[in-house]
Amino acid sequence: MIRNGQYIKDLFQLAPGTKATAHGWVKTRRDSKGVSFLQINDGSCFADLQIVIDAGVADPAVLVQATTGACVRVPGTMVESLGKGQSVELRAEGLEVLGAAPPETYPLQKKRHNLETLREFGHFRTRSNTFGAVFRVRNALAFAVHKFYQERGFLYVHSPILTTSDAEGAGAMFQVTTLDMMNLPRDPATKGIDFAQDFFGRPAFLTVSGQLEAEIFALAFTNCYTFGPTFRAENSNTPRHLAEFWMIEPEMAFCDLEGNQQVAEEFLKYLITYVMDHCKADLQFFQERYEPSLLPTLENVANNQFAHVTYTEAVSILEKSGRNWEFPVGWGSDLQSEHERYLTEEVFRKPVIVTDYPKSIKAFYMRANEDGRTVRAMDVLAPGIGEIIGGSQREERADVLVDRIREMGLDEKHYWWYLDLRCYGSVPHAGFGLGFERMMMYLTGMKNIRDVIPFPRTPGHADF
RNA sequence: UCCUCAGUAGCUCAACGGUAGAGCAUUCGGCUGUUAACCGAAGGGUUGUAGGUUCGAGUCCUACCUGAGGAGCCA
Repeated sequence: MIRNGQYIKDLFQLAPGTKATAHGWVKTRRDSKGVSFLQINDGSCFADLQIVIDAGVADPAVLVQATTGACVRVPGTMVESLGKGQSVELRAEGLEVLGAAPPETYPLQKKRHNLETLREFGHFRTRSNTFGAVFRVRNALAFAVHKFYQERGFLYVHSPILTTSDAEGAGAMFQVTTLDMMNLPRDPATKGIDFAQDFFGRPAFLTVSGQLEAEIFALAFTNCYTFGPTFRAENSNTPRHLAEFWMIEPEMAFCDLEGNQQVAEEFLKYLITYVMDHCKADLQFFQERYEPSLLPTLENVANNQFAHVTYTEAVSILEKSGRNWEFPVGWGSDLQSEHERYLTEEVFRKPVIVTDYPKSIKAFYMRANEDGRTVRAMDVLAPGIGEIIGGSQREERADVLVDRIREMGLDEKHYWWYLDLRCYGSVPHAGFGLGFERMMMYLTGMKNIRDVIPFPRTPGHADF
């Protein structure tokens, strides 16, 4: 295996004259009369390693197999480059093609492909410049998430993927069953499907949120967070939605909506700063190729206060804008995409935290305000992305929560343990959910969420 | 799910209703250090599918399939 010191990113650090063996996949080969140039990459860094192969060093029959996509091992010596474009290169002293990639059939070429085409080759797109950069940033971002919370004493909790709670209210769920779909057992009384015979003895689903379980942990470990996959069976066909995505959900006891906003802002800034510090070359590439204003935007967000506005104030701004909205603005109706865009992209030109929404458009568990008509909800809206964070202070008063559950027409029996938390050792607490891929989009400037997750799942698509 | 746009060579794209082309890739040849290398030549197509209009359809019409964008749902 390849160990530290042997990755291509390490070879770039070696002093000229040092012996080294490079391993990787060929990006391109250029031949001249007496010399060939091989450009290879092993995913360890954005830059490709240039390998110089003088005539006679490699068996010509082997050299012709070193085409785009082939896997090679090249022993040699690191030298200062005679050419422009790289400071050091590897002077080959041999060449092994471990796995050829016949160019007649290998789908990727040493030229630019569009993202839709690349998506069809999910098993090879990882070798492209773009997806190399995407997944290095994703790796760094995931690490930064843990680093942020671990540095602040938050407990990492694994919330369940399978759930029998069909009342989380965050969207359509995927049902999970071991019943024979061709021969479903029936309940003789109701004629319905007899889920008593299913694996869990009742209907089960993939989770749409770990929040309710995270609250259990916050009320024992003070501060905690989840970071795992989440599933929504919505028939959403947009560049911002996936059926399977990753979400980070911190939950804090002894915390109100103000504290919640502070954590959210500190968190986003920390993630941006971490990735800018650790993935410079990758971000540079995204700026050159995908989003010309990427780095200035990220720096601006990392170094400035987010805008804060209540829902009521936001509605007022929208009403005074003089715009002809496709969807009318009015207190009580939810903000539409066009409204969010106007606020983030035109009014504030940076992330905006909107708080205190009407209770009628928010979930039952959000804490009621004294005015009787709004709740302590917050959405963080980002330019170009829309809602990147959704969260709230939770209703910690048992009697108020029961009223809300009934008011929304829900069955309080389903929430027995959630209500118990309010009856025994309750405390004001708050939390939010950050869509990991939405954050990836913001950091990379990639415009389609299917291009920032390794294997996207969307309606009609679950390849690889 | 609704609305809009698109589908032509392996890839990126041209082609007024009138003989389907180019660049790159591929194959062959050339070139003493290249940077999406360069120069020359060759091969490569049932124009997404099925119907229809027309003397004639890549082009117009209908349906379907696939993809993208916008909307809703949300993270």
